[in-house]
Amino acid sequence: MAKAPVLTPQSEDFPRWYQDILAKAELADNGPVRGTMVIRPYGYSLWERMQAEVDQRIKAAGAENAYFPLFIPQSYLTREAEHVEGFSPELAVVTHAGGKELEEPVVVRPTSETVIGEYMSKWVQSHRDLPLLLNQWANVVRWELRTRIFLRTSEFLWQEGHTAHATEADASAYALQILHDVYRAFMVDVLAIPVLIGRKTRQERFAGAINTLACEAMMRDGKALQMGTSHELGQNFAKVFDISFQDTSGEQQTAWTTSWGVSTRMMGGLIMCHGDDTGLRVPPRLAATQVVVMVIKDGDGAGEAAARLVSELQAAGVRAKLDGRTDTSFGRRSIDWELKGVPVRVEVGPRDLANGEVTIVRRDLAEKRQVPIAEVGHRVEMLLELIQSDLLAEASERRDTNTFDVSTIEEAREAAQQGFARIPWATLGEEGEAKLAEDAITVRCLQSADGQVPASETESGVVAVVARAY
RNA sequence: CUGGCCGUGGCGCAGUUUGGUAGCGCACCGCGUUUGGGACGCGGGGGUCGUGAGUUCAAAUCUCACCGGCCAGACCA
Repeated sequence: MAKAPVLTPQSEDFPRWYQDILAKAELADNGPVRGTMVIRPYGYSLWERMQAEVDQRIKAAGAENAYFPLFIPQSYLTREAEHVEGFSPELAVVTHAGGKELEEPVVVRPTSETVIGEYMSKWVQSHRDLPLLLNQWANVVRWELRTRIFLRTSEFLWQEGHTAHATEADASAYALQILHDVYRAFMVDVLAIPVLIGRKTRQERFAGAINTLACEAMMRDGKALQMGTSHELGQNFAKVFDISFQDTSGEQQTAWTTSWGVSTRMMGGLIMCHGDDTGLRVPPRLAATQVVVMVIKDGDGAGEAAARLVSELQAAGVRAKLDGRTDTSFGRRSIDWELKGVPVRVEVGPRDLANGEVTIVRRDLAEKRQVPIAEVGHRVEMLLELIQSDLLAEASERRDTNTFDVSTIEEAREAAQQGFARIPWATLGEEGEAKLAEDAITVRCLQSADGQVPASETESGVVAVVARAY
């Protein structure tokens, strides 16, 4: 009795699978305006967990949250030449408001370097005011041609950090610190997504930056997704917004700034890195609901036993939830929780209950096990840890087996059809990069021989990781 | 913007070739029986057929324009 699959299988049509899961796991819908999205409560609960975890790490890195306006005077954007050039094609500009045409149009922020630069300039007078470490959680708008929910939408949610430093070395070190201690740590430890870190080529650099660092992940279809970026802005913005200070010897100096961000795109990464043909698989540390305790059927004491388990788990600090919707069939509810990717299910029914047991199910492996009721708390906690590390291990292995060391551009092109190709940057170069671009293959990042972020692209042993990307 | 496919109840589709006034599955509502992997029976509700114009006695169906979606290309978190 083979039922129709719940989702279009990944192997059959990956983009379709992605669309299916967005709808069936109740993650998000398209918004009424082209390219916008509505994030549904379950999807938003995952985003809120991401925010909480990232926010905590940002604060640990010393930055403080603030909020800057959605509207930016158009003139601000035009001050930094590369910045305008990079962003002007995707700006949403307000020309009319209050029933009148505005004297100066305002743009809806595509990113906030400019407004924040203007205020940093006011706030920074002395070397004692540095470093100035700011962050904001906000929405931004970039009018995109081809959009996909979470991966590229005209409006998205993100966190953007903006800092000013007294020296280039300090700014550079901070941009790297954010990449390591905030982004990579969060992605690996919480999202269970193994990410490569590296620097971007000139071609891929942020508009107005002197250096862009990034975290890159491999999705289940072998394509790359940029999960986060951290930019060294040099003195480009500090000069045009006059962020300057008096140093210890009384000299006037120009500051060095950075900016860095992660967005709701990480939701797409989560889905495409861990999701399988039965739905999402949420790593336990991220999961808004880690355990669902299901009452199989009413009237046999299961309801009471399940409620008791939920409170015990909650008391132990587990994010547990009761599913007592016994007016819906058990099979239907199981499938719903699998779609949503809740890591562990505890099934409470008369058969097991008669033996003082319940059934525990791992979402990631679809593995069921009978466990004495008294051991549930302990077993669940162990399982959550195990699932977290297994998801990371599985994703790492998939990435590694789909990463190929190559020595020619032709081989790189070939390998990128399946996954990542690693090719010496000295071999590829900007000409090779342009050549690969004809086949929609891009340099995701440059790494030093040991997998770290190279100090410069000319450093010896630098490897370009190339792939098709979202 | 370029090329291909496609817009019909919430979702997925048939109906379009050969114009005749809209149907199926799932979902939804009610009642009952069910509940250890998408339950079943009976009874219901819901659609300006993407939008506009045109041809016609008559348009989901034919013509034109526009809008939107998906996939593949140029840009980006």
